[in-house]
Order: sequence, then structure tokens, then C-alpha cells
Amino acid sequence: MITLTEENYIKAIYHLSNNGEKTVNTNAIASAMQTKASSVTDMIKKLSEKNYADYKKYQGVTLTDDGRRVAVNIIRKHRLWEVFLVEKLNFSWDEVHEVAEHLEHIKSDKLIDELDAFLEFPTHDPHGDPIPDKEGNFKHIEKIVLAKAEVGSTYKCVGVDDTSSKFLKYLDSNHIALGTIITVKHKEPYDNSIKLTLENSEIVVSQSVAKNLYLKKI
Amino acid sequence: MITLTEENYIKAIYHLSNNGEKTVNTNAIASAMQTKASSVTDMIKKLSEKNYADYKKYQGVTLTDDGRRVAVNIIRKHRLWEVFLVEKLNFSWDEVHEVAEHLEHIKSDKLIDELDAFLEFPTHDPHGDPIPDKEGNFKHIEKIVLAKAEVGSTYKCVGVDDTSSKFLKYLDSNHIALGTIITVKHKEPYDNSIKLTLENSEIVVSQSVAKNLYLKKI
DNA sequence: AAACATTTTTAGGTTAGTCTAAAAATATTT
DNA sequence: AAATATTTTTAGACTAACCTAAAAATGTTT
Repeated sequence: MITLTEENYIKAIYHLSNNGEKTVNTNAIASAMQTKASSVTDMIKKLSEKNYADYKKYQGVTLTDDGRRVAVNIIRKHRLWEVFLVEKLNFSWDEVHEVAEHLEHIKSDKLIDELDAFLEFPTHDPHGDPIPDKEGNFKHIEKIVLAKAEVGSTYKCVGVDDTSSKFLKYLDSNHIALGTIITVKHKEPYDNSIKLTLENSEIVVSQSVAKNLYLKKI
Repeated sequence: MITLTEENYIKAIYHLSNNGEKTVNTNAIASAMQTKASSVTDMIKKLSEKNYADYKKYQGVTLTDDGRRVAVNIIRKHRLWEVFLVEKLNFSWDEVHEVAEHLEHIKSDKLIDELDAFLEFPTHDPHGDPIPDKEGNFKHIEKIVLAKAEVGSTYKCVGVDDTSSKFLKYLDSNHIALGTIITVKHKEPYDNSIKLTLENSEIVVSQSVAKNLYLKKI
């Protein structure tokens, strides 16, 4: 049996390791989990014993295949619930995260398979992040960050990096949502701000916005 | 803050006290919660300190208004999730309980209000039990138990007492569901079995079935 | 490479919820 | 009402997840 806390640590390690690629150090986990390094040491020892992680003292931690499987399954559940909340229960994309953090821990294969079907097998969540299928495979789409888009080209908005409520509300107020079509008009070298046109408006966004918005060429 | 375990104890006490009417003794809670009497004593002390329960040593426990409010809210969530599982996710009425036991603890007013609206404000769960509204009011329907129904009268099936998988599957296999119309044909004094006609069949049910099926005269 | 800074681990303690075993209170029988 | 049975509580321990403070290992300067 895996506890709720173990699941949350595994998820944190997965994200911090760039989906299981790099080793993660103790302090990084501590700050992600809002806890102390000593607590993290205790937990990674436990995860290691249970074979969810590989760990050598002072050398950081990586997930095992088992650990990665657990992480991907939680992410699948999290993102499916987010779709449900937005599409069926009128949540906005900045409201879903907290509730999905709890729903993701409900353990029932039937529940999640039926939810997946009910939502018609969505491939991406409300922030544009891919939803792994039952086998853990992600549907990857090639996307570029607005900061690196070409002047003169037209793109579709397909995702965000920063999912904070502040940023998402900023996008809402500027009528940018997933699927919005934008054309890059001008890059200002002075402050790296970018001028772009939307369906029927023209706006200028700062560099920090441009670094957090993902696009796909169309 | 209320913990998951506290919520489960409060719910158990609520049910055992006949919706908050009677005082409940320690052993009854212990067996409902599958734990030991000593653990129950610890917990009811805590619930008492937090003002969810009134407790005098050796005299059993009752819920306070606060405690009852908590219990009714959990029951509301439980039953709404049950409706969701059956109506939207193809669960059968004998499969919903376990998953709903977990979903009922998710804390989000918006979630549950929106779910309620999404389901079009159902008044009863898949077993015929009433769903309290936001203010905690139950929609009561007068129902009688099949064992006490009159020979010759026609009824609609509106609920079950026993919600065990075994009983519900028995009903399924005999084509009895909520809403099914039945007519009582004969009561056999020898073993208290009852002969009844359904839409297009005639069956005999035992006393134990007759004591667990609720009807409404039509 | 020695000195200093940082990171990580260990040691020992806390809390929530559980347990067993024994003691105390209440209930039932004779 | 005394004896016995049952129920409930107390006392003392356990585990998971956390903490602080100190020790140990690793990294970075100079």
C-alpha cells in the first residue's frame, strides 16, 4: 500500500527531475513539499525501501520504473479531473489545481477509466499539458515558447508554463485562451516585449508573459 | 480543521444514533469503525473538545449541532457522488459505495455545488436515500417496507435498506430497480414470503428480502 | 589543500491515530 | 445486595510523518 504522502513525494520528484530524467536533491524536494530537508531524507529512505526510488546518501534521488509509473498515473488522474472540472462543472482554468490535487489520490481504476471515456479521451488538460493514456504514454505536440516565435508568423496558443492564478487571470483579461490564434507583429529589442494581434485586438505583452505562453505554428 | 478520521467517526455516530436522535455507545462505534473501544474513547474525547460531540464518561455520546452539520454535509457529498457515478460513469448501484466513501471527503464548496447543479439537483441517491440540500434539509418521502405492504395493492419501489452488493445484485437479477412497479399478490403466513408481480413476471421473495425493500403506494 | 559555506543526514522529540492489557464503572444475574 | 459479566476507560506502546539541533559529508573559495 502506498500512502497519500508517498504519492505526493513521488509526484514532486517526478516533476523536479524533469519527468524522471535527472537526479533530484533533497533541498529541492523540501522546498517543493514545503517541508524540511530532514523530513525529506526520512521519506526518500522509505521510498527507496519500497522500490519507488533509487537513493544513495548525499547523492540525491531518482525514481525507479515503479516510481515513474506511480507518478504518471497520478498526473493522468490530476489532468483528467481538471478537464472534468472545467468542461462539466464550470471551473475556470485558474481554479482547478487545488481541487484536482485532492481528487488525484482517489484510487479506483474503474472511476478513472470511465471518467476518461465520459470526457471523450481528452489528450490535454485545461493548461495544455498532455494527459498520459492508461499505459502512461503522452501525446506530445511540438510547441514553442512565445519568446522565440517569429515575427510575421501566426500561431495557435496551446499551453502555459506558469499555471498560477495570477498569470491565468491575466490571460483571461486579455482574451487569451487555449486555441486562441495570435500573430506576432513586433519584437521590441529594448525590453523583449512582444506586440501581437489576436482575433480582433492588438496587445503588447512583456517578456515574462512571452516566456510562459506556448504556441504551435499554423 | 477537521481530519478525515474525525469526519468518519462523526458520520458513524450520526448513522448509529438514528440521524442524531439517540446516544451511541462506545462498542457500537468501535464495531462500525472496525477499531477498538479504546481508540473510540480517545476519539470521542477529541470530538468533544472540538465541540462536535457531547460526551460524559461511561454514558455514551451524542452529536452537537455542529457535529450533525458536519455529518449531513458528508452524507450530501457521498450521495451526490453516488448519483454521479451511476448516471454519468456507468457504475451499478452495488459498486458506488466504496468510491463515494473517498470522494465524500474532498473539501470544496464550489465542487459540490456545481456537481449538484450538473446532476440537476437530485433528491435521492441510487439506493433511494434522500440527498440533503445545501442547508441540510432532507426531502422526505413516506415509504413502507414490503413486509408490511397490503395484498392487492400496487407500489413503486423507492429504496433499499440493505445496500450490500449481494442484495443489490439479487434485485438486479430479479429485475427490481428503483422505480419498478410491483403488485403484492399473496403473503404466505408459513414463512412470511411474498408473491408479487412485476411488469411482466411473477416472483416470490423471502421475508429477508421483504424487510429490505421500500415501497410507495401509487 | 586548508578554510569556509552549504547541503544532507542523524539523533531525539512531537502528534494523530492506533493497539494491548489492566483497571474502573456500569449492568445483570442470582 | 452480592457476585458476576459486560462495557468503558486508562496506561503505556507503536507507526507515519513531521520537527529542531547538531553532526557529517560535500562543494567552493582563496
